[in-house]
Amino acid sequence: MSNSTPATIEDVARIAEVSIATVSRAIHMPEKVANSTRLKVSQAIAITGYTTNAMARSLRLGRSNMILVVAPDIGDPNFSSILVGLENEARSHGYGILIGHTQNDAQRGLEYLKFLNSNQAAGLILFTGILPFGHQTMTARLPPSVGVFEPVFNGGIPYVGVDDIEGARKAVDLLLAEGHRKIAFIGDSRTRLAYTRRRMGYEAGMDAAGVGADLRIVLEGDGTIESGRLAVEQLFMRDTLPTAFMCVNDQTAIGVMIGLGARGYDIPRDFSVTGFDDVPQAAFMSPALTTIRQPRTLIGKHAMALLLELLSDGQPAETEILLRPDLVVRNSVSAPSREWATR
Amino acid sequence: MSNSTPATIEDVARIAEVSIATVSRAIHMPEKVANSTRLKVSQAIAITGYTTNAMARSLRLGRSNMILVVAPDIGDPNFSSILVGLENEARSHGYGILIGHTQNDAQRGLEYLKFLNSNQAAGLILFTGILPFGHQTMTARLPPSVGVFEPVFNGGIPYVGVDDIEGARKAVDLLLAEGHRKIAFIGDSRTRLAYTRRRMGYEAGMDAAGVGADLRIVLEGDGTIESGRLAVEQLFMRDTLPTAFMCVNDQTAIGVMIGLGARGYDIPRDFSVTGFDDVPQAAFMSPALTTIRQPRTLIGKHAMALLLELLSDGQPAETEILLRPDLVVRNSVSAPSREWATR
DNA sequence: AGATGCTATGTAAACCTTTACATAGATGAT
DNA sequence: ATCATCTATGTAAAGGTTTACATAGCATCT
Repeated sequence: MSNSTPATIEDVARIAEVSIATVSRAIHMPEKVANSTRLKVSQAIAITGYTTNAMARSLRLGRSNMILVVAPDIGDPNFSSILVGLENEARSHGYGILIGHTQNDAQRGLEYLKFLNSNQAAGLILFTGILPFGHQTMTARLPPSVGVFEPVFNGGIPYVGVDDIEGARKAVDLLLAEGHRKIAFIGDSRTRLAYTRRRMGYEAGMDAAGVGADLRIVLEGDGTIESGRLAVEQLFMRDTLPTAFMCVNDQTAIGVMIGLGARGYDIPRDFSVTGFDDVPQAAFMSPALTTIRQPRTLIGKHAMALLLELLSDGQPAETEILLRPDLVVRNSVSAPSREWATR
Repeated sequence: MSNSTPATIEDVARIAEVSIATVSRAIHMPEKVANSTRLKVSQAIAITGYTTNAMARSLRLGRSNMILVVAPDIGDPNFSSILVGLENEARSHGYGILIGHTQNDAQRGLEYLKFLNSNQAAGLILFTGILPFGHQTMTARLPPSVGVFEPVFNGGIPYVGVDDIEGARKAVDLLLAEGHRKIAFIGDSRTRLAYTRRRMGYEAGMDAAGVGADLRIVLEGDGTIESGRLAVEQLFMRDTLPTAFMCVNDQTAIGVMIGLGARGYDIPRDFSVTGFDDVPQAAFMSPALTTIRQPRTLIGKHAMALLLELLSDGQPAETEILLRPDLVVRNSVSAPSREWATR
């Protein structure tokens, strides 16, 4: 029963007194085998504790039941809940997920490419906005792939994310509704396309409210806590200060709050701050950060579902799935204080 | 070159004008093949872009180059940095990592067992303190395994973690040095063995300082933010309050800080609080949480290294590796205020 | 009764490797 | 010159599956 070596399809066939072909059919195409036979087979499977050897199956079929997930950084606070969604969906369809991170290192990217070439993964989920395979990308034979968060720059790959423009719009609109006009956008146009879209949302909101270019301040950061802190420093060197900071992501917002705190200002009394992403930390800042939530687990689920569909149909039903971002109001936003407002 | 179907060892053999056996040998036992032949083979490999088909290799060898990592919850803030360590170490030895989470669901545990039975993983990393395979655990054929954070309850499996007793000791000692005597320990003796050890560190520290049992308060929680909050409520129902809260982990500490904050108290003026783990959030609390750091990436690295050793040697060099936990002093601890101290 | 078609099952090849065993050639010892 | 060794390579089997093709039994139709 629980022998030292696992049961093979031959063991099952012997006990059920049929051929191995019939066993295989009983498992994968039950309608093709007689009821009585099917019964004998399932009994034999129960007796032996047989499980299909995945390696043999993959070898024969020419593809595995593993999905490779590549992210630039597994430690990213956005990563783990996405993973939950991906994993659940994959598992329930008989797939496993395999994770890798590139740390923006081309060498590692290449290793994953080799990995794919050796047939170890049937599909690919990409977190980065780019295919991380360097100059070999063009000639690479890639399995069906889908991107998460943003379109993949150099490959015609469907993706699942959030409507960044709409999300950013919700943040500006809140700020505008509170009475802010001079709103600084602390952005990052280099690392991720999604960030550029968020800026578009900011501009659109300002346009719609009739706020002129003279009241807009846009600073480029790189999406890190440190860059948020730095942005504050830069702003204090200029002669005009905003009454609110709209940040491209929560990390930046946290940096801004730290920078403002270090100068002795109170949020939201002196300045309002918004983020984007709703990382777990956001709720525990003091004050708790008002931000835009990305439904991460759901994104993961949809991304995997789309990939699985691709795997069976070959054709993507849709080329992008945009989920709705939600405004989550906490305590980092209030009306501008008189002092600043009259400046 | 970048054909539709990947090159096999036969393609390489044909181009190099040798047999497939020689190609295989040139790759895996280069010293067994003549220099001239080796050269021809590597040229042929370069031309074809050949990569060994991992499925075929695993099938022939009877084991894969994948390591299964099972955690109760991927979303755990402790998880991702461990993953980084695991992944880096595995990758550099030609292994990939496969992740799964059980969510404490026995059904899912069984799925992973089937997974292992189908030979898809050469080794197993366990985050839970238990083997998550229900009643089948006893009879299960398990591959070489190692635990992370704490010993695996029902299997003689080596593990890598932090010295929890020593870590907890550092926390109490800090509190004692600041002058606290009445220190409450908010613990959790149910979910993880590591937590029980932390309590042992607390008791040992109190013993060493000669603080009697009448000044010790121990409350049982379950390691969540909510349970920390609840502990505070309970304590306020009693007639005596501690001057400091030593919490079994950061989540609990965060809960305690929230509870105390809600009642209008200031930390660390009115109460001191310590955590354990140093989750990313801890640094951004207000006040920033004084806690005990687990070197997570390092733990991951060591755990994987140990597993890889097991995989090649068969015998574990050591049965447990305990890393040193570090005290990280931030702003949630100070001397007890006069008011409470004289109580 | 013979032809036809359908259903359920079996036989054997293929997927790509690794490696035990065989072989051939070269070297060295007697 | 014969034999033993050694080195470099080739041949073929094995690993566990899936599936095209073959076959056998049976029912249906003319």
